[in-house]
Parts: sequence; C-alpha cells; structure tokens
Amino acid sequence: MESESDDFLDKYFSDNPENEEEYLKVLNPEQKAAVIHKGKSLLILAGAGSGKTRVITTKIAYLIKHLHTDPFSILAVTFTKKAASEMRQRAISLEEKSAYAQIQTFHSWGAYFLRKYSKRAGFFPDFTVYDDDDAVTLLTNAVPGLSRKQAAFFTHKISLAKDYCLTPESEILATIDDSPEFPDIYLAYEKKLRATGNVDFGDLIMLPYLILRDNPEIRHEIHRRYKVIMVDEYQDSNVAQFKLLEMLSGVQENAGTYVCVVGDDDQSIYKFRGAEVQNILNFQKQFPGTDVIKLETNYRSTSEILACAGSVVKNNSSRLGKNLISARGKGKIPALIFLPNQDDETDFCADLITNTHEKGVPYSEWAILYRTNAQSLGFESTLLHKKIPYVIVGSLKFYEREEIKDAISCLKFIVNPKDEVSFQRIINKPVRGIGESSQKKIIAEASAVSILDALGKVTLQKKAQKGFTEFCETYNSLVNLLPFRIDPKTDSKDGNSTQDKKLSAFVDEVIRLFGLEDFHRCQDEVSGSQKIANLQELINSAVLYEYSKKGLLDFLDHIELDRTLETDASGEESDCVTLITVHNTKGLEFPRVIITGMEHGVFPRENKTKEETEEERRLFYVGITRAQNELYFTSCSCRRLYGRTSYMEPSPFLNELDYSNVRVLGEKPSSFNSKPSASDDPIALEYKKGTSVYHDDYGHGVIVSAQYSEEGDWVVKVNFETGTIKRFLPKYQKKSLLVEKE
DNA sequence: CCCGTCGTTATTTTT
DNA sequence: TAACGACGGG
Repeated sequence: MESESDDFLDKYFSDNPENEEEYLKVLNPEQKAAVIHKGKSLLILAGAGSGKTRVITTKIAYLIKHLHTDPFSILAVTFTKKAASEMRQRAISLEEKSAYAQIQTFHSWGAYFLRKYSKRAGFFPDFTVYDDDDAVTLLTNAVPGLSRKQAAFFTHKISLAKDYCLTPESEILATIDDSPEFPDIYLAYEKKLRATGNVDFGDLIMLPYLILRDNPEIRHEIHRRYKVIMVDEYQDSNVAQFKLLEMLSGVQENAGTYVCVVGDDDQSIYKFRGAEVQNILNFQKQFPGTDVIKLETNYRSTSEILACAGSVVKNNSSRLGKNLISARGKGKIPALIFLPNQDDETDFCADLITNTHEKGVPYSEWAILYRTNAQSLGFESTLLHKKIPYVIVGSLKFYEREEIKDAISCLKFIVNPKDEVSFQRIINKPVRGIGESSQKKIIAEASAVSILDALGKVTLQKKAQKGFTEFCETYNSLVNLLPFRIDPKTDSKDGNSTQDKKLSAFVDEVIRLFGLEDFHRCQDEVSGSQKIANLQELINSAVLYEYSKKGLLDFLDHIELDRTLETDASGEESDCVTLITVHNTKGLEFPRVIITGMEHGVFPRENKTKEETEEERRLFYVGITRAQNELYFTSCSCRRLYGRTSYMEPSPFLNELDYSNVRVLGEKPSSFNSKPSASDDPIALEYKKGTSVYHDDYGHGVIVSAQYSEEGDWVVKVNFETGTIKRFLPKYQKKSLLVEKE
C-alpha cells in the first residue's frame, strides 16, 4: 500500500520501457544515492512514507539493468508475504528479469533452504511447519505433567529463545526464563519435535543458521550464489535473523556479498516478539565500513501531521535520529477530542465519518485505530447500528478456524505420518472410538517412520481397533492417489500445461474421505454450513498447486507461512471504514485517521520499564504517520475496563504534542492542562498515587490511582492489604482516610 | 460424550 | 463485561 503518486509512477514508467534512465530521475537525491550505491554495506534509514519500497525495488532493477547483476544472485527478504509480493511486483514492473531474483519472506526462505539442503544436513525433507497452537500440543505430549496453560507459557518462551537463537544448552537461557525446569522442558520439546520430523517457526530461521555455521561447504556454496542480500523492515529483525544474515553474507569471511538493510528504528514495535532494535542500531559495527543514507523526505503526510509525529518520537532516547520533512506542505491541523466515555467516543467517530460521507468523502478514506482488539467491539456495534460499512483487519483469521485447522492437519499428516500433533487432532474427528488413552498407546507404539505402523502392534478395544484400522485404510488409499514422485522434468515454474489435475481435487478427496465434511455438517445446522463453505474455500485455494506431493508441500508452506492474506482475496472493493489495531497498520496509509483510546493505561498500557514505554511511543508514532491528510485523537475520561467503569487519565503521550499545532476540542479533563491542577491542590498533593493510607474500616492500603473526576473532585482508589479496592473522595473522607507518615 | 456452570482473567502478534 | 477453560453431572 503506497501512495497514489507511486502508483502513477509505476504505471507511467512501465509503459515507457525504452526510457531506461527515467526511473532514476524520479528519485530524490538521497533515494538515488541509495539506489546506485555499491561496494560497502549499506544501511538505509527510511522514515515513514519516505519511499522505501520504491528505493528497494528500483535498486533491484538497477542492479540487473545497469550493473548486470545476475538476478539469481539477488536475495531480498521481507517480513510479510504481502510486502514480499508487493516488492516482487513492483520490481518486475521496473525490470522484468527481477522475476528471477529471490524476493520472499525470511521464513519462506528458511523453508526453501531447509528443503534444499535437508539431505546434506541430515535433515528430514518432508517437514511441515507447526504453528503456535500445534507447538503447545506437542509440548503437552513431550512433558506429560504440563497443563495446557503451562504448556502455552513455555511454548511462548521456547519460541522467544529461538528468536534469540538460544538452544536448550545455552548458558544464557535464563535470560528468557529463569525457572529451573525451563532448559529441560525446552530440550524435551526439541527431542519430540525432531522425532516428528517437523519444524516450528523459530526453526525456519535458527536451523538454517546452524546448518550454515556447521557446514562450511554449504556456506561457501551459498556465498558463491548470493552476491546481493537486502533486508526490509530491518528494525523488526530478531537476533536469530541477524545471525542468519551474518552467516549468509559471510561478512566475517570477507565473502564479498553486498548487504543492504532498510529500516526505521523509530518504527520498531515488535520487541515483545523477539525483534531487536539493537540490530539496526548496531548494524554499522557489525558490518564494518557500512555507509548510511537517511531518507527524510516524507511523501505521505502533511507537515502538521509530521510535526505531531516528530514531537512525540523525540522523547525517545535510543534512536539514530531522523527528522521527517513533508514534501506535501501544509494541511489541516490535527485535532484532539476529549469525550466523557467510550460510548461517546464511538458515537463521535461514527458521526464524524457520516458527516463527511454526506459531503462526499468515501468511507474507505477513514481508519479507526486502537491499541487493543477488545476496543473494536464498541466501534463495531455502533457502526453496525448507524449503517456504516466497515472491515476489521486482522482479527479472526481464516487459518485459525477449527475446520480449516482440521483439514490442514489431515494434509500435514498425509505428508508426514510421524506428525503426532496432527494425528491427535484428526483421529477422533469424526468419532472413531479412539479416546485419549488409545491415542497415547498408538503413539507409543509408532515406528520412526509412521504412526500407522502401530497398527497390529497395539491392542486396542474393539471399537478403537476397528476405527484405527479404517483410518489406516483411508490413509493408504489417499496416499496412493497422490503421485509422490513427480517427473523431474516437469518443473513447477510453468507447469500448468502438462498435468490438468489440480491439487484442489486431492484436497477435496482428503476432506471427504477422512469424514471431515460430514463431521462438520452434522455438528450444527447454522455454523455447519459456514464451516462447509470455509472448507470449500480452502479446497478452491489449492487450485493453484500441482497434483503431487511437491504441490502439496508448496501448498502447506504457503498456508503456514502466510496466514493473513487470503481473507481479502475475495475481491471486495466495497467502500468501507477500516477498523484496525495500531500494530496492524504498519506499512499502510489512510487519508483520514482517528487514533482512539488515548488514555493512560490503554495507550500506553500500564508499562513498567522505560524501554517498554519507548516501544509504546514508537507505536503511537507509527499510528500518527499512517495519516495522509487528516488526523484525530480521541481520549475518554471514563472507560469500562474489565467490567468496571474507571476514570481515565489522558495518555501521557498527549502532553508531548505541540499544541500550537493541534486543536483541542471537547471537555478537557481537569488533569489535562487546566484549572484544578494537581500541582497546587493541597488535597491532591497529599493523596497521591503510591501514598500509604490507613482506614478505620479497611486497614492499611496504598493509593493505586488518583485523579480528578468529571465533576472536578479528586478521587483516589485504594488497594487495601485485605485485597479489597475502594474509591474515596478525600475531600469528604479526610478524617477516616489517613495518610501514613514514613 | 455432551452440556451447563463456576471461576479466572484480561496487550500488541509480520512468520 | 465477556470469553474461555476446567470440572462435574446427566
């Protein structure tokens, strides 16, 4: 999603292929410098909306066209499939040989590498990828004592450990989690995972790194192949990805690979998932002699919007420092609106949108941003009620639906019959009389090749025996349907001519023969038909793949490594307001943006460390810089939170805005910039947050929150040692609520 | 094996 | 508040 001008430029120049040099002339001097740069490594610090994708794609085209780089030797990695496909398309439109460059996500490259080198690295080639949910099930199997909740906790930790490239043996594993059992749990998980032959997300990065590190021969082969490596959104790379990049590029062996990373340290918002800002901050050290080019001209937003963004982000300490300058000039002043409560907030947004819509502004120009998914609920019901069309981006995901996961498990199990997680998911769906204990028995007796080898070895109850036998028969007949060995001459690249049969026919067969279709149809009348429709959609999406084992593996990779895209592929171009979390807006832009819930505790969430607050601030920065023309902030003085209605303080980030540049509307809460200021109110000074108090009826306690109410009264919330939480108006309670002197 | 009820617990989530 | 998991009864 880039600006209209980019679209125009793309089209304009793809229509003028003979005008070779023109595509460089449209760049500003910094962009051009970044494109033609060569030799040393390059760090491109690309501010929001500074045309970063344009630079990367032009660079790829330039490398091929002017420097005669073999496209086969170019690797460009991104973090999302969406970014990858956009990059590939735009690069191809500039230079069609870009189609032969490897432009894909980090993880799909990892899968490609593991399959390619599996033999030489002594690795199972027909792996499929376990998602987080599967991993939890696997861990439950690996460590029998764990409850599902505990398993989820440790699975998360294991995945974090892999993000930091730490093995179970690592001495600094305690930095991830210091519970004494963690290394053993991690080790048990790894053993179980290797036994199934499958991999998890973390493995797709960490295993290629380990293989490259330990196999000089493969490493050198890789170095001979890749002459140029580019990484997009580098601020979101994790430690494992850095190590992989280091190994791939051979920087320590002077392999001569040209490395170019692009990112914006101010937009690093995935620390909680293992992203490491230090990667971009330290890049110049790790890749000696790196040149740095800053892209600071912003083509997206008006200068007022950028002024907001700048005044906020300057409060962060560890940054490389950038200053965005608007190429678009002045526009409308952003507005901050104070509202009594969240219902007024949703009403306000709806009315604002309706009002402009009546004046001809399409709904699709609007995006409503919020910090947490839970906040979308109110907007949904209001918009529904007021008949404003909307889309929610990124909530319920197609591939996380039960029936889809079931079907995928069937497919995964067919590829890899050692996959006990998928086996457990499908064996008793529909009911085959194989309960938990029978499943355990079967898995225990399974051979290293297949779980089905347990047939004949285990003694089960009559019903279970029959069910298992039938299951095995179904499995075998399905496997026989699929040509496992394909003609090596039939390359997948342009192979829709030779074989007419599509993988969708196979997927259809699998779903039917395993009884999934009937199972979900019978479950319940209403949701059943939706489930059948979803299964049908899955079947349809397999039409693009060849009817072979390789086609099936490709299909599964595609699903596991790209779980977002498919939903909007149905081609709905209708005019809708976008409801979206701030995290999900990265890389997007909208003409009009409302950032909602600007309250302390909501945005930012109650964070403790300075680091976390800085990440929240960057998140706010990302939100602001999505807006092209109009920007609104809303803040409520009251909000229902966890079933309680609480008084809210305005977000501290709002104090960082420059109010010569922001219009403030609505009733300002007393604690915001106005009269009853806490700094000269004796009651407020005495009853502050954190103060210890004593109450005759409730005992000792601590003030956990203190602020002015709508009526202008100072309200404190006290958490007593007994565990009860009470609210008081100190004005009237001075006698019974005593401040304890230290 | 399914369903109701009680208790617990609340981020963000590219792959 | 609401949603989900754990548990127990029919």
